[in-house]
Amino acid sequence: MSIAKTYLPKETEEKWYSYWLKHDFFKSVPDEREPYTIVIPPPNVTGVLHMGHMLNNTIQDVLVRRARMKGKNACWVPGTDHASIATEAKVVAMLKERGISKADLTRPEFLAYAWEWKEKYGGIILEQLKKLGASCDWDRTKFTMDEDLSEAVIDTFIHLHKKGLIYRGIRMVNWDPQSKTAVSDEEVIRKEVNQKLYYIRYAVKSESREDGKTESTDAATDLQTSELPDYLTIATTRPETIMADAAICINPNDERYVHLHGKSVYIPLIHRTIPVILDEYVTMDFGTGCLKVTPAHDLNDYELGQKHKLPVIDILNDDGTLNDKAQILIGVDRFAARKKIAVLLEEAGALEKVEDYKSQIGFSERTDAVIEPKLSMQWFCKMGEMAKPALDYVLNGEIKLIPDKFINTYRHWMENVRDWNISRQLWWGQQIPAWYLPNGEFVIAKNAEEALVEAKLKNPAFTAQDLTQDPDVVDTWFSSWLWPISVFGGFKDPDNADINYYYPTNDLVTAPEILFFWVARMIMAGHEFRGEVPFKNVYLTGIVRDKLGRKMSKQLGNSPDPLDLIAQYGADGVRVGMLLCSPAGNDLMFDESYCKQGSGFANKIWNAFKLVKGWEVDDTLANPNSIAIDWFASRFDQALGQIEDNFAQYRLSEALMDTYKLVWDDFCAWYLEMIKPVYQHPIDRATYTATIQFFENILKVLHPFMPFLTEELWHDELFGERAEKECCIVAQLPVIGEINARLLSEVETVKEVIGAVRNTRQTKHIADKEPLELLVKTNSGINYLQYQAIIARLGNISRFSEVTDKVEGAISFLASTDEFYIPFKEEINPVAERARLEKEKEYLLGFLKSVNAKLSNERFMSNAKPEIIEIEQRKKADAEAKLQIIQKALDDLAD
RNA sequence: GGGAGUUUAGCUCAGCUGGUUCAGAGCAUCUGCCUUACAAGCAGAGGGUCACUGGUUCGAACCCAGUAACUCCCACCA
Repeated sequence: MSIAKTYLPKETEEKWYSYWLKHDFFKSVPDEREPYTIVIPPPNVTGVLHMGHMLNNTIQDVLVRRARMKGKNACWVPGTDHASIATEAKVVAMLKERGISKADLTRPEFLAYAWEWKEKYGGIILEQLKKLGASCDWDRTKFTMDEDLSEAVIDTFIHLHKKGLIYRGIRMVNWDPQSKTAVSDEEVIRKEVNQKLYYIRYAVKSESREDGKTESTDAATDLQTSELPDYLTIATTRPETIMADAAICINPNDERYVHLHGKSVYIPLIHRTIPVILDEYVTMDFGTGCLKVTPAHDLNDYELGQKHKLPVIDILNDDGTLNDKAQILIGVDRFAARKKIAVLLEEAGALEKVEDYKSQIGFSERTDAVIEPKLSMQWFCKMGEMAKPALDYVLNGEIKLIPDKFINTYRHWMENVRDWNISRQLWWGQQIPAWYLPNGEFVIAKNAEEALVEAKLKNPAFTAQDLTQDPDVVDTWFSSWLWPISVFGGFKDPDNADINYYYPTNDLVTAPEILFFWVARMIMAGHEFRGEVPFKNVYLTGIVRDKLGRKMSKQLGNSPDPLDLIAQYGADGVRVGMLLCSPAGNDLMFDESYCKQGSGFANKIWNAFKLVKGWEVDDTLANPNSIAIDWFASRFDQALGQIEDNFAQYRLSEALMDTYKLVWDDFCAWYLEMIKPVYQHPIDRATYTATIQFFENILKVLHPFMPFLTEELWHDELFGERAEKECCIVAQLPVIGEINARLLSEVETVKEVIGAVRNTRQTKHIADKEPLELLVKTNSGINYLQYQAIIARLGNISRFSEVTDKVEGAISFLASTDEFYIPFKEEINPVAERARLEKEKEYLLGFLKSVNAKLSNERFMSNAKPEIIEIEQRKKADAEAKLQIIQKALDDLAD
C-alpha cells in the first residue's frame, strides 16, 4: 500500500465526520461525569457562514473537544435564531420576486411563507458548520421560534409584566422606515455624512410688536415685498420637518434676540404661527442661535416640547413619506421632500443660504435605512432592577469576562442602562401577548381564551370579538436572552434532568459587539428566572478584519468564502489558520496565508507519519536511543504543562503555538532525526514502541485543533488494533509525568553544540555530507559522551572524544562553559580569529561590568530578593569562567 | 464631548509580580542544500530608538505623568 505524498483532507473529512455522527460521539446525555456545556450563539437563520462564525465556532469546537478528552461530558448545543427583522426582510424580498406584496397577505398567510422560507434555507448555516468539524450535539438543535421556546418567551413576558417590569409607553424610538419597525439604540449605526445646513427665515408676527403697530399677517407671506422684513433665521439639516415645528427656541441670555421674547413667528410656506420660547438648552454660538423645535421628529425637541407643553405634530407616515399634517408635499418621501422644500423656500425668499455640513446620522444596522426618530406606542422592559445583579455577577467574578478589559465597558453600560424597547412592528416572531379592549384597556394573557377570562373580570360583557391582539412581535433578543435556559427546557419544566445537569453552562464564546444586547441580558435572565448565572466564562473573540484592518463584510467583498478556504486548505488547516492569528479579545488581521501555514502543518504531521510508518523492526537490535527517548518524554510533558496552562487562561493561540513547536521542532526536527535509522535499515523494538507512543500522544494533543487529520492517523494499523468505537475524539489526554529538568537543560546545550557545528559548516563551506571530528574539553561537568550518538548523528561527526587540553589548529567554540574543537586542515586566519575572540571578550566584559555594578551596589544588595542576588552571582561566575577561556585562547594566539 | 483599549522585528503577536544573556515566537526575508518522511522540506543567518518626552527606582518594554497616532464603545449642537 502506498501512502499519499501529501495529506488529502477532502475524503478524510467527510469520512470521519459521518463516522463520528454514526457513533454518537457528539451526543450528550446527563450522567455521573462532570458536565461541560456550551450553547452556541445562535446564528441568524438567514445567515451564511462568514469568517466571524468560523473563528467563533472553531474556538468553541476546540474547547468542547478538549473537554471531551479530559473526561468531561461535553455538550455543545447548536441552533439558530429567527432574527425577526432580517428574516422578515428576506421573506418580503422573496415574495416581491414572486409578485406578492406583504400588504396583500393576512398574517397567517405571510407566516406560512416565512416558515416555508425558514424550512428551506434556515439550516444552511448549520450544515456549513459541519464542514468545519463542529462537534455539536445535533439532536439538540434548537430554533428560537420552536414551540417550547416561543412559549417560554410568552411566559416570561407575562411574568415580567406581573412584576411591573414590562410597561407600555410613548417613546421616541429609532424608526426604520424601510422595515417599518422600531430598532433598538444598539442596532443604530451612526455614520458621518455630508449634509446641507439650510438657513431658513421665519417671519415674525407683527401684532405682538411692542410698538403696537399692526401689520397685515399677509405681509409675512412674502418677505421680499415686505417693507420691514422682520424675521429670524434658523439653521436645520431637515427643512422638510418645518411643517412639524411647534416653536422656535432661543437662549434667554442671548442678547441678540431679546426683541423676540414673547413673540410668535410664521412657519414659511404653510404660514402656521408658532411661539418663540426661551430655554438655556439652546447653544448661543451654534448656527444662528435660534432652534426650531420639532417634538415629533427629534428626541431633544420632544423633551423640550414636553417641558414647554408644546403640541406634537407628526408629519411622517410609517414608510417615511409626508402625511396630510404636513399640509404640503403629502405622500412625498422625506428625502425627496427635502429637495423640493428647499426649492419652495427659495422661491418664497425664505431660504437665506445653504452650507455644507458634516454630521452624524443613524442608520439601521439591518436595512441600512436612515433612522427616523419617531414617537410611538411601544412596549418596554425596565432594566434598572435587573441590571444590578447582572453587574454584580461580573464585578464579583462569578462570571469571568475574557479578556477582563471588557469589565469596565460592561460596568459603564450597566450603570447607565436604559429601558429596553421590546416591541417590533413585524409579524415574524413571538406576537405580544396583549389584547386590547374596546375601552382602550388591555389584558396580558397566554392566549386568546385566557385573555377573555381576564377581560371578563373587568367587564363580564366582553366577548371574544371585543379583543384585539397587539399586532407587534417582541424583539428577537427577547427570545435569545432566554437561550441558555430554554434550550434545556428550563421554563416548561424548571426541574428537569437536563437543566439541572447542564446549567449553568461553562463557556460562552461570542463577539464583543453583542456583549450588551445579548450577553448582559442573558445574565439578567439567568438571575431573574433561575437565580444563578447562565455561564461561568465569557470568551470574547475579536472582529475578523482583513490585512488592511477593515472589518470583513459582504459589502466590501473582502471576506473569503469559508467553504472555499476549507476546500483549499482543509478544515484542519483553516482551523489552525484562524487560531494562529486570534489573540483573545483583540481583533484579528486575517490573511489567507495563515490557512496555508495550517495546511502546511497538517502536511508536516502527515509526513512524520509516513516516516514512522515505513520503518521495519528488528527485534534483535539493542536500543541505542534511550537518551533521546527519555529526553522527548520529558520535553513532551513539559510542553503539555505549558499547553494546559495556556488553555486554563484561554490563550488558545498560544496553546496552539506550543503544540506547533512541540510537533515541528521537538518531535520532527530533533527527536525523529535523533532516532531515525539509516535508510533501509531496521529500527529496534524499544525505540519503535516509544516513538509510536509519543506519536499517539501527539495526536491526542493535536486533536482539538486538527480533528480530522488526527482521527485519520489514529486509526492506522501503525497504532495497533483499535476497537471500532476507540476513536481519537474520545481518547483521554495524556497525563503529565515527571520532568527530568537536568536532562532537558543538558540537551539544550547539546543542541547548541550541534548548532555550532552546523554553523561552522556553513561559514567554512564544509558540505553537510563531509564527516567531521569533534573534541570537547569539559568544564561544566556535563558528560557529553552520553550524548555522543546524538551529536554524531545530527552534526555528522565521525569521531567524538573528550580532551583535557586545548587543541591546536582547530576551529573552536564555546557551549555553556565547555570548549569544543573541530580539527580542520584549513589554516586558521589568526587575524579573523583574534577579532572574533576580541568581540566576544568585549561583550562579556560589558556584561560582567553590569553584573558587577549591581553586586557592588549596596542598595541592590539590601533591596533585591536573595534569589535575584544569587542569580546575579551565578551570572558573574559564569561570565568570568568564559572570559578566562577566551583570554587563554587570545594569549595562545599571540604566541 | 465622556469612557475604554492599542502602539514591541517587514507582518501577526508573546513578554504573567519591575530583576535569568530580556528584547522573544511564528510567518516573511536572505544564504547554502533537490541529504530516500516532507522543496508545502532541511540547515544557517540577518532584522527592533519596546510610539515619544519626562519621572519613580539600585534596576523600567513593564510602574507614574504628559504627548502623539490608531481602534472601539457611549452621548451628541439643530
